[in-house]
Amino acid sequence: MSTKSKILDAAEHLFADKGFNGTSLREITSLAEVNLAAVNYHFGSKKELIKAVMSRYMNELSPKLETALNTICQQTEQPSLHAVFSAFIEPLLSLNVFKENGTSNFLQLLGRGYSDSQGFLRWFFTTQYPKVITYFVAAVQKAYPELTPEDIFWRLHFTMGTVVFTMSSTDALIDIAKSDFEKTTDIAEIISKVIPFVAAGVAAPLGD
Amino acid sequence: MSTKSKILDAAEHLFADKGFNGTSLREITSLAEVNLAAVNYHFGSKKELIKAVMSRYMNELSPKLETALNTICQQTEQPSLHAVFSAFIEPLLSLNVFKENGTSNFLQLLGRGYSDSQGFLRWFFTTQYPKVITYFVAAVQKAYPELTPEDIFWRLHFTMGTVVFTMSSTDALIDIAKSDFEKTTDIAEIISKVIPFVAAGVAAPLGD
DNA sequence: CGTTATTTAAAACGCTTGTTTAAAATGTGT
DNA sequence: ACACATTTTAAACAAGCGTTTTAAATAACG
Repeated sequence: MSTKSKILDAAEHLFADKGFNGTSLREITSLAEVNLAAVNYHFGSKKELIKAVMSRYMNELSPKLETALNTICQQTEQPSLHAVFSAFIEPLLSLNVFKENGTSNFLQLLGRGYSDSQGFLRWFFTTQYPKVITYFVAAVQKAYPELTPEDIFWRLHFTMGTVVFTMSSTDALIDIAKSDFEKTTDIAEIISKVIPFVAAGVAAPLGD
Repeated sequence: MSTKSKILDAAEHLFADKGFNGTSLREITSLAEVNLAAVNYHFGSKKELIKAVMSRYMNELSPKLETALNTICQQTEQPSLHAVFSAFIEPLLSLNVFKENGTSNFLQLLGRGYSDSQGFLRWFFTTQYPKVITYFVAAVQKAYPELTPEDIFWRLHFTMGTVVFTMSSTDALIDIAKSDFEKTTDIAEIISKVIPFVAAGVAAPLGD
């Protein structure tokens, strides 16, 4: 396994766990069992390493999301919002094939990215992967045409918040659920609980 | 204005803006125009300062929330979920009277608290202010008795995520909405958009 | 006024951070 | 086997961090 991959794997794990600011290069290189200077040699800087970790997932994910969402937009009959959000399930869960714990790692990283680092990851996504957002908005628009673009904007941000926050604290939540309800939960089950929630939220009747 | 208050105000502002980990004591004391050592003299440590900043708000907020939620639980007729969530509005907005930008600052701090600092603030809230949570769960239970405690647990965490995430990026969102829809927004308006969303989410029909 | 307690001040502490340097090791192609 | 490019290594760098120390300034009180 290459040094580059070892660094990426270690960084991904630690970033998801303790955030970007909260993880030092020494922790990463120590876990990866490579020399400290290897990060700067292979990636240039810590910031570029963060981008690389996210890109590895996004490059895997974005084409799948784009086709799934595009399929919904192309079909003739009107989709349900539940169907729109469900379009995310398969691509997200496929990250577990791509990499062990891929789904939860990626979603946790996503959560970190939005609260750490002063919105630089927001810039990263909207500029590097704009299609996913465009298609997503189009799919929601088609499922619920009465929603104005402004309503969609807000409700998709609420959705983002729900998912990202939930996923960034997945481990803690699973632990609590286990001790409080004596019931083990996994990421797929959480997703199956989140989707009805956000679908109903986005589908909420419009006020005045 | 006392040194202690100057520190609290500066810390609050910077913490909300850049997170707890992302803000240094030197930034705080520099903005507050006090000596660096004053933080450790008056508060003991940075961690205690964080607690003090949060406590200032929670001590103002929690009694109001408790009475508002308790009122709902006491009344005879069944409340709507919308009413339950609306119980938060007045207490939250009253923070703006208590302090300039109090509402948005507090909610942003809340968002930071959950992603920064490895869950120590989660401990802080659940142990220091457990009544708010208890009453909240009871009110939701009363509004939607079919929900199992486990469902409530998950949906309230989703709700938390929606609110906390949205509020921690309020400023950015307001800017985007302004440039995209040529429409100025304030915190009260965002709250009025969030509540139907989360109310509908919590009210979502139960799956199988 | 003088004495004691409280608060502020500047400086340094030890430690960690991301990054750079320069030499050693390894790999590659002829 | 030689020469060159790539990669790894250990060491040091400057800068920033939270905290502590010691002395000066201010406040409080008999």
